Amino acid sequence: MQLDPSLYEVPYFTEEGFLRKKCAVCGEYFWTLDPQRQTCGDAPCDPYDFFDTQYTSRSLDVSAMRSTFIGYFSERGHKAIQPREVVARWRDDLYLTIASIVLFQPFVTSGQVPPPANPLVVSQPCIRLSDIDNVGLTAGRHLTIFEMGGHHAFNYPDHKVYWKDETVRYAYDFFSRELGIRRDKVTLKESVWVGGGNAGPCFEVAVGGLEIATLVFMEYDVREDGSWTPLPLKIVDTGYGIERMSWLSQRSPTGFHAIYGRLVDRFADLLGVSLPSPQALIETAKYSALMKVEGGESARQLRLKVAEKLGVDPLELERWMIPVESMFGILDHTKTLGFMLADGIVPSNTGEGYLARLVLRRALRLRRRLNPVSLSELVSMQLEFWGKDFPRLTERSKRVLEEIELEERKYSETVSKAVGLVDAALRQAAKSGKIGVEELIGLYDSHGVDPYLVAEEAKNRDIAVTVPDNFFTLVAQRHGYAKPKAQSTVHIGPSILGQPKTRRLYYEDPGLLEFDANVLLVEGEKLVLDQTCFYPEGGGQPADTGNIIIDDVKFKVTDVQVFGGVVVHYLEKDQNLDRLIPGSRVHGVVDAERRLRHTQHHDATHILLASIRSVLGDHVWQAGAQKGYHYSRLDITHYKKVSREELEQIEALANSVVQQDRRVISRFMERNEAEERYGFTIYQGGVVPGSIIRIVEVEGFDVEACGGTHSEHTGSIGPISIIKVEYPQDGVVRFIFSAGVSAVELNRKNANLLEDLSMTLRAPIDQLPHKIKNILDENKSLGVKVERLQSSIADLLGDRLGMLDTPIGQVGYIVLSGEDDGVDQRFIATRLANTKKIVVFTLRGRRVVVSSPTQGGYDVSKLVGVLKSKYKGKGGGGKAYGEYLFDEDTPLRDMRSLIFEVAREI
RNA sequence: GGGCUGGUAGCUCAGUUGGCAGAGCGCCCGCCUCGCACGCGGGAGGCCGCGGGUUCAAAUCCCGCCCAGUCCA
Repeated sequence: MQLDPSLYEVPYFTEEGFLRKKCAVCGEYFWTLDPQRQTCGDAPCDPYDFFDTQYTSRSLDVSAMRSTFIGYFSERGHKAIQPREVVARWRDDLYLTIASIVLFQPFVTSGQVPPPANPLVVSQPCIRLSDIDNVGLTAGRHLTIFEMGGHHAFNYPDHKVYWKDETVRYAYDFFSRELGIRRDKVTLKESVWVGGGNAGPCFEVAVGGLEIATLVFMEYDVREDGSWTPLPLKIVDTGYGIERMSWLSQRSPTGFHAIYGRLVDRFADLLGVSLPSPQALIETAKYSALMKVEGGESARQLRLKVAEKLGVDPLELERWMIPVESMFGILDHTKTLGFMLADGIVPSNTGEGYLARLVLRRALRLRRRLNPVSLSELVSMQLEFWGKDFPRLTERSKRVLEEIELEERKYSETVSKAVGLVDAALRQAAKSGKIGVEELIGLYDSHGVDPYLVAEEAKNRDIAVTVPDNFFTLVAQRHGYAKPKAQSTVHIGPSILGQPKTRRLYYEDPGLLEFDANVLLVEGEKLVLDQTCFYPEGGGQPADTGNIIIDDVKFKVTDVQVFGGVVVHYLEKDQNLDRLIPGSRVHGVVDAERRLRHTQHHDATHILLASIRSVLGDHVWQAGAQKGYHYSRLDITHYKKVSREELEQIEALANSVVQQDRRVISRFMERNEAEERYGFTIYQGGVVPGSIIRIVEVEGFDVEACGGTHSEHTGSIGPISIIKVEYPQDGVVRFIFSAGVSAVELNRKNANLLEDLSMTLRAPIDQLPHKIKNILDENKSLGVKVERLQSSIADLLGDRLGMLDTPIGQVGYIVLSGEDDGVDQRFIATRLANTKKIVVFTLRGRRVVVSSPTQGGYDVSKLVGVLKSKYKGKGGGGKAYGEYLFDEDTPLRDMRSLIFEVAREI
């Protein structure tokens, strides 16, 4: 995409005599002070030459580079703000913090909320997993975790801060003054940035072949039809690569050396990896910059070139490099994991937890051919190393390492299971000599078995397995494209959205349940008032119900929803709604019982969550909640099962908070102020829109952003009773609980149930478990006794067995008593057939059972077949056993003639 | 949230087109042996995940649920 060139022109370029050139390799335009320069400066157009040339005046590790960057901009009017967690909790469209601008989306960038400072500077740890397969191959250019140094300015129509010219000046000044890089060595390549519904021109800044920063100017809104319209709020969004700048300054053989310092040698030592010469690493780095390296074929080509340059055997080089690349990957992944888990991601099979598991399992796969050092030991070193700059890493390290150990154990269980599956597949394949692609896909998709692992194992047994290059595409194809869900989009017309925002009385006086209001609009069964006490569904709390009364006529309110601040009451349809016209005065009455229960459950949810966090740890986050009438549920993130002791502690703590009758304060606050004062833990319930948010505080215990209805004192919540815990998915614990009136009801119900049980079983409640165990034991021994008795009966009946000579030999027959006397007809027949070694018929009522001895018996299905052809009825059978049920109107015949007839037919 | 596997003896797993629930390891008893291990003989141990349905008959087929694993949003 080509933008208008004028979008890239700034006075600074003219003042300093910059030249706009077209790159001789990629054809992109770029700006430079060097008249000799023909290429844009970025790899692959320019090779890395910073190993040979000292561009910077000093060598800075990541920590020093970060503070240099922050220091430079804060000295120049930027307020330094604290970086956030790597989990983007304030976003519902993103799992991870992938850039510094993410901190300000969507409410600051959309103009709804002012930024915490303007301009500002931050160094934000970011995680991107899109290039994960390249990590380790490219000497540190690709990383899953990096710090983005960003200085941001937000230009409102009535308040300009600074724009392109100043941004470019800052860049050159920073590079030359702080880092000592000559201005003519820095190139700015023109490019276009698009993301998150916004777009704008940008400069990619390169030195020595390495791209070290991007200067983005967000000034367009991308419409759904693809067109760009200017934004009123223009944002300077810069991203300086702290690690890359550090690498450039240190001139180390790889970025990993620059980032991880002494950890490189310690990891190499522990993992049993011997590092090749710096020269080999540097050549690899240089070539990897010039080609697209994505593993497999391209990695081999890379080695071929490097081997040629160094004059060594390519295979030899490969033997050296593969472990080194794996180790680099592990260095990167263990840091990423440390941050992810410390910031509260719980490894799981869904959501962001799955991303953590992905990284962890890739690290374990990379470790496969190295020393089996426990991952937690490596992560522990990372936490210690980075804990100097990010204290939360060391504070949370105990829990993080426990999670890592747990995950590692889980993975090894999966792997050992997989080994069995692979074994079975290979045994199966031993006949055909190969394993099909379908088989491989099945193993991976259903059991997580790496296809390359299968291939390796198969090789040992001389079975051909070829993993197709597009394997993962095939897997994706198998899943098909998720059909967009037929979401029942409620159609709300402009007539409703055009109404003034409804005054919400339930916020002003939580105890108020009756009110008077004016009708603004009636549309079908939808009613809009100027003010209301009715709580519309939201925040996991169901809508209120009740009545709207005009004169003496009552209208039932069945549902309440809110659209853009306009509360819509849904009235029961089959009512004469003509009485309601705009302008009429109505009286509203909210169902008090329903509201009370929802309120108690909502209060209890907050208290329970804080109690859980207090008992289980601050990695616990709400993962969803639904309040109800009789009970509610609260999902939280946690990495293992909740023990009974923990459960008791949680419940006791929650109830003690109720006992203490603490104040519950609900109030509206500025978003920035609330975040500043309480931190991001207030967003337990998810994203809350707007610059003013409602804060619900259980005094001294819990603070959350919440729009629900709440009591004013915890004492009015009543008992909080955890009914049970479920595990809806890996890494998530669901608490089903009941509070207040509902809890009392529930306790009564349970007590009644136990009482009934106790009466039925005639045992005191505290002896019920013992009693039931006795019953089960007795039941079992009775079963054994019955079986013995049946055998005895069968043996006794054997004496009464009538015998026939038939073409198939001897056939026994016996007529059992007409009613079912508990003696199993089937058992008798089978037992007799096997003890007497003959075919045996039994008849009871309409049912005939025929059985032949297990060994050398006659195929009784033929006999049943004959019955079928002669008499109306249903039945069938196999070789040893058959059954036939006559129709009800079939006259009962004499047993002897029946069997004669059938047997003779054979 | 969706797809795919699986759930059978304490453990690892078989179980055919629906027709009497099995093997190996482990456990108990006995034999052999000075004793141990091995070997041999015998035995105990099962709501075939739960609940419906179809069928003369369900571990097996159908539906729903629960649990575990896994891949993908």
